Amino acid sequence: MDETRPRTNRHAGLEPDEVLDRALTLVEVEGADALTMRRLASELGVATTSIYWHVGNREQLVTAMVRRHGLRLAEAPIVGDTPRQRVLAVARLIWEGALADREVTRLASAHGLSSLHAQRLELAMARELQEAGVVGESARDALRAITACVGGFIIAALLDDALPTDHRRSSVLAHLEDPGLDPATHSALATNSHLPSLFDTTLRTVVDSLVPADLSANAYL
Amino acid sequence: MDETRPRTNRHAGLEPDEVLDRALTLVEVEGADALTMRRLASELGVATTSIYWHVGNREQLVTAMVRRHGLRLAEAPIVGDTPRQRVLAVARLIWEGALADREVTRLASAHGLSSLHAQRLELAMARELQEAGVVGESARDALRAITACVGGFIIAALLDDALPTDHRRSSVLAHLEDPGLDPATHSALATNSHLPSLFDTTLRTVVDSLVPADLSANAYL
DNA sequence: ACCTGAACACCGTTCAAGT
DNA sequence: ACCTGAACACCGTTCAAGT
Repeated sequence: MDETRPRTNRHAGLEPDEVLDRALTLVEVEGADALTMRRLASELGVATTSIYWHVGNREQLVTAMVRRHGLRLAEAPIVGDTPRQRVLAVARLIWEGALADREVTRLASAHGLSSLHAQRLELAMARELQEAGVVGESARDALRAITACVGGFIIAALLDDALPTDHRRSSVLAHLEDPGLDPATHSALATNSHLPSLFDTTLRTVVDSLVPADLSANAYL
Repeated sequence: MDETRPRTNRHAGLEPDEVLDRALTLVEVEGADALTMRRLASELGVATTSIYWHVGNREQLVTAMVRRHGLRLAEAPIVGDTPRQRVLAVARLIWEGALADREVTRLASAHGLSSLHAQRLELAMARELQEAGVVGESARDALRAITACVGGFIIAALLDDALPTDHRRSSVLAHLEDPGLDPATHSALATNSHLPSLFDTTLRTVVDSLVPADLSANAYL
């Protein structure tokens, strides 16, 4: 009986969390561009201007959405036997989490909030780096380098599925006239790399170059 | 006498290239957000709708701008003694070119045109990879991995100067409560990495893992 | 062929006004 | 304290009309 309260004048029951959740599902379902103050308001059955009272303007809304989504991402468990493996595992969590809800990631990226989006997972990575003996400025730089590469692969993946199949990113290059380019290379450029495995090998290389191999594993035996 | 033609009715002398150049300098000087059909038109001393006749709608305008700017970037010479060094040199050219005109890069990124922006330099990298003996799918994957990392560093650099000094990206992490985080790491997170040198070491690692060391240099002696 | 102004359908945001 | 409608200042885009 009370599952549908009138949602009219005088306390429509608009809690900020409800606004954020509806906004997030709206973005995930209909894309980042669908997020409009008017559209979100109609989704909530409320006047457009009510949103301003509860969550502020559009920038504040998006910031709160990204922070909230980032908290969910950090709930995943970090698996791995050595600190080095767990650093790589956190990198994979950022990558997989970003691609699982691409539209939210796209929204965060468009507003320069990618670092806020991955904030908690980056903190987790900092802890794993510490476990591996990487602290201070080395930890800061390692974190920065790893997350930069992860972010680059994420936007590469987002670009791939944004374009229609006939002129994907790869073929942008393939359509160029080639002065002496190997035909095998030229035809390969018309196809897409398998990004997940490319991500894995590349980030393992980067992580391995920044994080020392696990010594304590033997030290305790 | 004829240096300032009336620029009125009946052929105002609007050539597409002029439109693109004005649009590019507008973006570089006043930022990507300043690029508006109305604003650009007033900059050209022309009605807003004239732009549509010459360069099409906004998306076509931006695409042409990015392509044009990308051509300029590819004019820089590629220096280096070995193919491996030249691959890294091209990566540096993409990085430096993107940061030299950050607002254009931001515009390209916002419209998913980063790959178009770096198109010619990526083709140059493909040639250097071929010189190093990397062809076919290996070349495609190497190109993809390298440009992904380069792109990640670029957006990281763009984020850094977008934020005011008091809450830069780094301190986003530093402001978190730290459950057992090393104090040296915590305070280091409040400072910024030196991105150019971090870019250099990281990309050298990635390139070295994908491009075999130069053998022909000795082979010819 | 080229350029214009008016008009349309959107935005985000403010604010006085209601209860 | 919470919610509303009207209004403002912007957008991109279309199109009939001019020369």
